[in-house]
Amino acid sequence: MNVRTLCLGILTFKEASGYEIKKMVEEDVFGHFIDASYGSIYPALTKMMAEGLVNVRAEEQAGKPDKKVYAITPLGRQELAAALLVDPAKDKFKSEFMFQIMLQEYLPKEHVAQIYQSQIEYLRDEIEKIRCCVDHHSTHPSMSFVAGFGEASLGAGLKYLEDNKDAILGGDNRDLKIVQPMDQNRKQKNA
Amino acid sequence: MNVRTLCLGILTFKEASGYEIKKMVEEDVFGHFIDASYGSIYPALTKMMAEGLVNVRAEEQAGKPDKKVYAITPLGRQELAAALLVDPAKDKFKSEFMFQIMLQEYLPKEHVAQIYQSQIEYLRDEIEKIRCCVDHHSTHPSMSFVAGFGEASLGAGLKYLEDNKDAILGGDNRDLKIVQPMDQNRKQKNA
DNA sequence: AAAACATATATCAAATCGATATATGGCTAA
DNA sequence: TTAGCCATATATCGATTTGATATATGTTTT
Repeated sequence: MNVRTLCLGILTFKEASGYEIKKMVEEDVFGHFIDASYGSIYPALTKMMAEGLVNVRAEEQAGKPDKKVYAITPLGRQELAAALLVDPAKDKFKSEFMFQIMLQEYLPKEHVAQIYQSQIEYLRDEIEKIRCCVDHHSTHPSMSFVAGFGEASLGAGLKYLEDNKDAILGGDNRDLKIVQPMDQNRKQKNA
Repeated sequence: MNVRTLCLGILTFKEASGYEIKKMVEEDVFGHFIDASYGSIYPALTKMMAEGLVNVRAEEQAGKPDKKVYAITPLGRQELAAALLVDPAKDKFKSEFMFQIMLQEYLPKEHVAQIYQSQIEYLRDEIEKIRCCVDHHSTHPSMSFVAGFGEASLGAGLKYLEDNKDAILGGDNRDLKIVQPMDQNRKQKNA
């Protein structure tokens, strides 16, 4: 599934500018299972405009740059329906945090503690955001369903991190740290 | 975090060929939070070879093509440690399935039922795979931790799909009844 | 008054993907 | 039996996508 289909799908819910599509993709319910950058959204909209899948309306705004508000056309809906019929790709979950945890022996203890706590707070924020989304979009049942899924998955992940804090950050830590003897006649090689 | 760091991190656990790294990235515990294709892995290994971050050993195999087994060097470990110190990027979860569910009104009912069932089976498979991984790598505690996280998250997602089957596939799609899971995090809000 | 930030569009080098090419051998169904 | 497919293995390349940056303007914060 490419950025074209992504934009068409979003324009199904409401007409929007490229900027607004990007915001929805990173903040709204969408943000939890799709992603795209300006560098792909703007060219996609321009191209789809030329192909008649969307149309534009320039909107003047007081105190802000003009907005190009895009709306999906019947032809666009046709292409969307065709694109959606393709079997969905496997889910993809990327977490640099988990990669770092897996390689924690290469990181200072305090740093691991810091990123662990940040991750917990990040997950709490995300879950809170989803709950706000559900309130806003409670009219659309599919959105509530999707939001519920995100809440369930992230909630379980958060709980796991909270419950297993000690497993990673446990008090007396392992043999990882090499303690150098206090020898005043010798300069320390390692900081 | 780029493919270089990814490869270095994996080579930390055992020396491997590009082909094996790709397999680990899509099948092993790794597969649940990182990803990379041949098109990025092979060039990364070649370049890191030239920079002295890894070294190669050609391995002849009976009945199979020769294997280039890469191993991380002390210099490679140094670069890895530096790269890991950078704050991890936000988690990224992509699910074309969820996108399709959100736009289910554009899809035939039977097709929605089909992809829904496929998703459930896919999640069951993934969870099963993780459990196998844990058995294999039970020696490495960080791996067990990471695998446990994946199991918790995916498990909650699977349960959600199983519990809310009727909400999406039930006789009348317009009357969605979403079963919210018992959520311990929600309680904290009022506490 | 300066700095930072939000809105808004746009571009582009660099990174990455996804598909394909090449080669070898084992397995298996017509 | 042999043609077709699958697994191992490396490599390349066009197309897509990212991530950073440029430009313009107004508001809010320091």
